[in-house]
Amino acid sequence: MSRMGYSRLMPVDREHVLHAAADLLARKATASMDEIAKSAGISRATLHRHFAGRDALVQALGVLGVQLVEERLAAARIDEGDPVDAVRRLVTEALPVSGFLAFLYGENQLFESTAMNEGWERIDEHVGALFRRGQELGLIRLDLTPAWLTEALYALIAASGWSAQEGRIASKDAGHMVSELLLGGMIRTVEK
Amino acid sequence: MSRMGYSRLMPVDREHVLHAAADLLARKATASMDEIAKSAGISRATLHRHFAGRDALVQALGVLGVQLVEERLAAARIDEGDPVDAVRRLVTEALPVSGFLAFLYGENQLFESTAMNEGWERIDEHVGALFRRGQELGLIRLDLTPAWLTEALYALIAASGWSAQEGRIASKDAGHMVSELLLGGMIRTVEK
DNA sequence: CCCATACGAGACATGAATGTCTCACACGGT
DNA sequence: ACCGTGTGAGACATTCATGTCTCGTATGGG
Repeated sequence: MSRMGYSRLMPVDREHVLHAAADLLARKATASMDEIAKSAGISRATLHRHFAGRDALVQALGVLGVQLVEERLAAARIDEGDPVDAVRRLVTEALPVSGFLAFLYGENQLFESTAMNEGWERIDEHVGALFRRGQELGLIRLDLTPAWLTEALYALIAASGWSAQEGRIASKDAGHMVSELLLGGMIRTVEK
Repeated sequence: MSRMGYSRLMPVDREHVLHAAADLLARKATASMDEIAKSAGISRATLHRHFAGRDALVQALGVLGVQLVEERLAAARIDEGDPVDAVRRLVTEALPVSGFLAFLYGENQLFESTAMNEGWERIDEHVGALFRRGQELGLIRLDLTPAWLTEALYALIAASGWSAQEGRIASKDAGHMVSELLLGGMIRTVEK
């Protein structure tokens, strides 16, 4: 069967390339195909063999990004249990895909693709519902809207990814930095 | 004196154009010169009359951005008084230039210009010192590093700018959303 | 050991953005 | 009313990323 040899090696490469591309494009949207290829450790020709063109690459990036984030979202089970713990789980789950999240967050105004926006809005809605639930339970401040908390979550995760990449914070501390700041703020309190 | 007529009108236009360019490029780094010109309400020819090319435009954007942010930083007098109040003042002052801040923050890895990085590091150091001072006074948590708090501040201000631009939060609430989340976090507390 | 498959390197054409130019016009001051 | 200055519109040439191609090579399975 000629199909087998083809389906065995392609997926791993594809995902690795897209991961590298997301990390690069999140912080340098003007990167050329050549730079993207180099960042993934492959040649430009091979990059074109896997993705018809830049548009196709960005499209695949968006699709995989939405898929990965939704997987992490599901794994974090944010609808269950204490919302505060749920936020911690969500941050922990989302950190490994911070590159994709930063890309989706920063470049989503670039998408007129309805399929992409649907996925992103589904994620938005899911995360926003967590904060709304926390507010209804009296655990989260009411003066900060769910929409804003959602945006802040994305922004902080993206920021932590960049900071870790540049060595400004330790990678192992990233989760703590994001969730603690988001949850408790920076003011020192007595009960902590 | 032929110089007078030239120095009277140029500065206002320049700043207005750069402001529009910052707002646009912060969320769409791939914008063409034509799009930038249109967003500033001028023609591409005029844009080229003021800035030799795209590089020169970006350079001027960086210089003005650093200058504006340093002005706001000075106006906020963050070295004086209660660090917590200083953070509030800083956020209030910085919000009007959130477009520039988002541009500088998001695209600073794009700069190899030493002059630019010097200015940006000066800002970084100044803001970081505020958080360090707050920690020494026992007002700010010690498990969140000044470098991270600085990054988080930029990220949240940028996020608030985009959110306001897209109508996800009200512009008048932006300052409150940023400073309250940054300072106190999202968890509802008894003393608030 | 051989063959298939994917890859890297590089040449090449294409197209879009860029940068430069000219010309006509609107406006503001004299 | 006139003239100077700055502008918009548009016609170019040029540069550069992009997309497609070929060829030589390495690797891995049969």
